[in-house]
Amino acid sequence: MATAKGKAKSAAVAPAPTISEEGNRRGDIVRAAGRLFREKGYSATTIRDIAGAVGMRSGSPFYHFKTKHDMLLAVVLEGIRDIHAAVEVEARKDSPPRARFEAMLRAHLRQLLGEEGRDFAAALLHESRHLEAAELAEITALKDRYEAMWQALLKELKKTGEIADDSRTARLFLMGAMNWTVQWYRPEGPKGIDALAKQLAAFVLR
Amino acid sequence: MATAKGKAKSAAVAPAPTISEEGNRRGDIVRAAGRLFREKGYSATTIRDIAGAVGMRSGSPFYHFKTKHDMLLAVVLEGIRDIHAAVEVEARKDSPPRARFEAMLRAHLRQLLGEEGRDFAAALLHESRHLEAAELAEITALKDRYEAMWQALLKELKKTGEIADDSRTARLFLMGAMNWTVQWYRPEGPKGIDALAKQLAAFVLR
DNA sequence: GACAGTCAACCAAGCACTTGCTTGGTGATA
DNA sequence: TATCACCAAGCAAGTGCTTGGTTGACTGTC
Repeated sequence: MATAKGKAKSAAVAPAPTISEEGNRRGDIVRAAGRLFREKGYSATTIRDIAGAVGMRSGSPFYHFKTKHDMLLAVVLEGIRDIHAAVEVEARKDSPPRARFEAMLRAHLRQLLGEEGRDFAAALLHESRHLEAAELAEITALKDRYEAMWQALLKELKKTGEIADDSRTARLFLMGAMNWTVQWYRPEGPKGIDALAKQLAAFVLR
Repeated sequence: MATAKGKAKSAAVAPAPTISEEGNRRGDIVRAAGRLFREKGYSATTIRDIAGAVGMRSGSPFYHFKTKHDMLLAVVLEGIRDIHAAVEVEARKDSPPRARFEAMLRAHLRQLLGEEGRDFAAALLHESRHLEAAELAEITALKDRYEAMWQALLKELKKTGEIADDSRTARLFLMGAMNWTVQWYRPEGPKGIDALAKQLAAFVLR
């Protein structure tokens, strides 16, 4: 028989492997799924699309994943983990708040817009609603931990007087300005990601 | 025979009726489709869902629309037209720039988050990609006209010194902060829409 | 005011196709 | 010889959409 491998099940409780840790073909599937989910959306992407993108037949991905749904979960988890890791590196440095803020913006935007992470990030932002309640709760928890980092920094920026409002709502405005770039940013355009981060920092701070 | 009525075709060139102008059942379908598209997404919504929501059998909506695709177009067009109309009213007044800015924010957010327009707005923001190139070009043109109103106001605000950056990118940051509210705003929460508009104005202006 | 005719707005049934997923089997590798 | 990673084939359910027919409200005519 050939159902999904044992190690792949119960992703909601197990630590669940990051892409770099897991077998190559499984990682290929997650990457292809991520790209297709971003381009066409989860529901409009078929198993045959994903299988074709990695040179498999339509039944074969189910050796690695129990359901299409599990693929989405893997993609979304990869998305939140990558962003968190990238931004946390900058948040831990003890440079002055404003410099740290800019560095965090850079890291976040690179994940959103750069070739490496944008597929996972887009799925995280736009396709999470197709997850079920339990899974959604899991990634919501991760998201909360992530956004707490930003909240902490806003508090610091308020102390130094570089921002007027450090409320939850203000943080969500900031997240919106950042995450919305996915809708309009074009890498072939004139402005680079780092310049964008700088401009956003200037837009928000005073 | 019973294919889509003559008056319903070639929506890309004709003025296409607003919801309030058209027959009640057609309007019912557009409203139901809008709600379902927001809740489940375009691809995950079936004709049977839409038909069921208005008390029809699965084949009957095709008396009013040639394709499911055309329903999406109707929903998205309704979305951009409503927002444009609501905000334009405020933009035309000749109150001082800051007051006009706040009023426009209010109008935009009411469309996004209020019961009346949120279904259409959500479809506009999230499901437009499922349109074909020609239709997308049409709504992009409308969107450009809409955003030009904001750009003009930013220019005014720059002159009075109430904003530092009136570039296209700055406008897109603002749009992001606004449009992202769809992802997190809960009407049952403590904060009202008008208070939100006020806070956003304070966040962006100095 | 009775009555045939018209037409908008549906329904019942189903067709061709696509969907996620399953099953038994197979070649390569250890 | 056992396991991994896949394929070939297909199944049941669901998909958008079509077709011919029905119903009830309205119309003009005598």
